[in-house]
Amino acid sequence: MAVNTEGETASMTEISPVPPALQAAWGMREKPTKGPKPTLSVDRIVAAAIAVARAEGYPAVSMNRVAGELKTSAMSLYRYVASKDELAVLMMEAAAGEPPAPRTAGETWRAAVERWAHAMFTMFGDEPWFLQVPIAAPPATPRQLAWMETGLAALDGLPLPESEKLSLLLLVNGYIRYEALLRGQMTEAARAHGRTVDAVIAEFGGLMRHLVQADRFPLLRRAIDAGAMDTPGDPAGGFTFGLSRILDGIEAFVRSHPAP
Amino acid sequence: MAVNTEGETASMTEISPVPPALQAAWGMREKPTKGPKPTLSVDRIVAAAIAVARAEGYPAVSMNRVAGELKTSAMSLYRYVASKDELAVLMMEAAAGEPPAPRTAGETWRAAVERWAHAMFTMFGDEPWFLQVPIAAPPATPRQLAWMETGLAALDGLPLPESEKLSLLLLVNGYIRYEALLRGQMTEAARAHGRTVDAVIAEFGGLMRHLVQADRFPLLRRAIDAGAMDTPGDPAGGFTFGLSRILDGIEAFVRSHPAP
DNA sequence: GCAGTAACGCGTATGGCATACGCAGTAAGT
DNA sequence: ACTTACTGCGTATGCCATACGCGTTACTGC
Repeated sequence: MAVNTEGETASMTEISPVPPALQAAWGMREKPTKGPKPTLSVDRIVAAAIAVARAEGYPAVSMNRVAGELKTSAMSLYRYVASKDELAVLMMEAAAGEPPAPRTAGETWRAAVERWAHAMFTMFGDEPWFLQVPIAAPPATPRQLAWMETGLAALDGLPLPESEKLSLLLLVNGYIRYEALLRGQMTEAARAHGRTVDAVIAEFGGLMRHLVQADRFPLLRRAIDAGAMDTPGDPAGGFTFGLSRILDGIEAFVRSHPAP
Repeated sequence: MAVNTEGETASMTEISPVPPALQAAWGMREKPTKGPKPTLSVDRIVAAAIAVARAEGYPAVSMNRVAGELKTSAMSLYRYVASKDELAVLMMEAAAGEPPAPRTAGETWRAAVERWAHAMFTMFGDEPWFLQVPIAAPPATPRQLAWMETGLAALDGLPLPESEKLSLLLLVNGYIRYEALLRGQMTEAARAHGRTVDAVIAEFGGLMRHLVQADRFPLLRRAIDAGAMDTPGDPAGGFTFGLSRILDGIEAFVRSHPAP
């Protein structure tokens, strides 16, 4: 749960343009020495909030709810956390796992990116509330950057400009998030209605079969009749398929570049 | 603003498993004949809500706000719209433009998909509030399906299973949404702080330069120093780059398939 | 050891939100 | 003319994030 590794605060506590929530995530908050002993701690609050999110989804996380979980009042939390948005950032930072091991010597870039992507996809699967958090800005937290760094390591040595590597990584990242989002919506719907995920998927398939009339959407109808909506329980099958296409695309791009 | 083309209601008003919001979007609501004349209409409400969203973003759209815009009370709206979620679906359905023209005879599938993708990206750029709407389920509205149908048309004739074409389209779709989302966040931040988009991008670049220390994130640092954060005003440049990678990937996949 | 002060817990209050409920009035069908 | 279905909409409920202020506590400089 402890996110910061200490030590980077020293050179950074200048007059910085770092937004408050990010300051908290980077451990840039000076701890007070005076005053009464705090009975709570940021970590305990964040842990409680994560527990609620895991059990009931992010919408269930309210200051009142989290406070209740800690047997205190909502306003007490504000002594530790500046706002709910800040809490959300800290939650994500704490719940995001470490990135996977960086690329090893004998590993191809493609295998490394694949590993990286699957690790991220699994993380989103483990913490489905992640993608329910409304984000207003690209959060530059330590863990986020660590994931990006590991991703860059997977592409290290390729004869590409560094900025393009970052673009490629963002491309993969976007795909992962979107795919995980769709999957999370299904999971959420299943929980909300007390059905299984398979049942929800089947239901959606039925809905599509019902709405997609051949005269108005002939090609869609054909795809559905060909079984596009019957994915019997393959959990990550669609994900791997799409990922392979993207990696193919990157491979083609790399090949088209002259080695320096 | 009028979404439905009439005529499909007949065979569909059976005991259907169609969710309420979708029923509204598909025009499956029977209009009452008795009672006083309505002073409002769904279309007027949706139009007012869209106007608010366009001017101040989706979070500004509240039942009270929309009602105020129409000089009536919040509860009046519920005579026309079952819930705010339903209103959101109707807003998106009304504001989503028609999909681009389907693939013409001489056009390659790649050019057609590119056209389709750019049209969708432009649409998200024109209606940035779209991506601020929290969606809980994949909405199967007429316009959504129409876009998908046009997308399938772009891939028509390729020697692939129909279900795989749909997967590929979803892949492109996800990329477009994610890229538009990032762009929309920047635009939103710019409006919120009264700065220009370029200023916000520059600010974010400065933040990254500040946070990304070479000892902890050497590769990221290298990418930043190589200019990854200085994209001086190229609005859709990054989008086109990523899209080309995905299309490369699809092309490789198509080539690897035996023609039947 | 004592004053000053900063941080503590937290009650209360504000303003916003979606929406359930019910009532009084209106218009069409009988 | 009378029933019935629908209208607009006031009022109320129960959430939400959070601003403010008060009494209390414990560290710091004298």
